[in-house]
Amino acid sequence: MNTNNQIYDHEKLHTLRPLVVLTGPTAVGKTAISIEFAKKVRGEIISADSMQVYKGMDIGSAKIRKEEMDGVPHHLLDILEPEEPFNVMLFQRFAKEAIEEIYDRGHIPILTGGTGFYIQSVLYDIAFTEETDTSVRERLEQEVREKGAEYLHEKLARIDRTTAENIHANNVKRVIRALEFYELNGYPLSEHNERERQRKSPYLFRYYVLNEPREILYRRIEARVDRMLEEGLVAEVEALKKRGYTRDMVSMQGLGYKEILDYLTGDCTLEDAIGKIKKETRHFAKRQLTWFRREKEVTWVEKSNFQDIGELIRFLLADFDAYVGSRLL
RNA sequence: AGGGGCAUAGUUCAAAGGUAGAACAGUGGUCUCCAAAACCAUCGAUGUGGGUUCGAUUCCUACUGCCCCUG
Repeated sequence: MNTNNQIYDHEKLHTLRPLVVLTGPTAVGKTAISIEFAKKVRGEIISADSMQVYKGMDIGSAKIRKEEMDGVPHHLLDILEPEEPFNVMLFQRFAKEAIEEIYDRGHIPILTGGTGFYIQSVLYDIAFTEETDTSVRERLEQEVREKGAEYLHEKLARIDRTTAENIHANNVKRVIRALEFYELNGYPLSEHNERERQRKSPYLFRYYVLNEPREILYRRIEARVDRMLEEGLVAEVEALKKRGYTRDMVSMQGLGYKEILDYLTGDCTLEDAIGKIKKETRHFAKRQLTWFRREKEVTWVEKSNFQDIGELIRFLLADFDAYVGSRLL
């Protein structure tokens, strides 16, 4: 039985603002669990994923297929062309819109996906300053090329000592962002960050992090990469390449895409590319876990503590009911 | 079986008669508009037994294992 046709009280939803976050490292099995869970709690899924927003990038981003959705509405999939840029601020804007619509429909939003930064931006409603001027960044990028990373870092230290101490000089991307922030907003980034860090979430949320033993996760990652190849990852990337998409686009920096692109350009063998995808996906999963460990207020869900998916879902439902569901009735 | 070669970190490779370096992997971490990105830190090794020597992982030797050639 699909419970999605039932709804909660709109008023209550807009006041209590329930929100479920279902995340975990790549390949841990978020998708299947999110569907089962969503069906049970009358949920709609918002994808918190920086690559699945792009059309034509299905295999490499492990995007859920229509037939797998089982009637559960999904948001933020296939909303952009690969040449369009995407970032946290845009994600936050789209996700917030989706959340309000979901409340209007009497349903519960479920944020599912592996991009911890994106989840944080919505969960704590981080304020991003409106910046449209890209010339500053371009100028700074030119400056690093000419004068080097140390120079920029020292420049940052002069205007924002705290941020400079926090960012290693080699991390050019961040140093530039901090300088850009100062120039565009007139006050140091550290001040802004300090303020935003105090934020309390506007949501009544439960933040579940799915996990499993590292060895198992790594094996699943490698098996999944092999499956992507079988499903036609190379052809998918080839099609994108034919349409003129290149490495400097945000979309083409996705795992699996940049490596296959290198292969198609003749920069490496297919075997090398595959090995690299596996390796970098493992690294990625590790970074994701580091992020979630640091995130407060999360509930870790170890898959190996459960007999099967069914038992895991029952645990999630009981937990959700105790903290959220009971208050919606 | 005979001859030769090689045994150094999980892997690939350095170095050296005075207590071994690196890359990659592994592990930990940073992150407030490129985050599937960018960046930082760190664990870890001389196959085994003798001998020479003040001192060996390095030289000699036996063993073990691997590789090549011959049969």
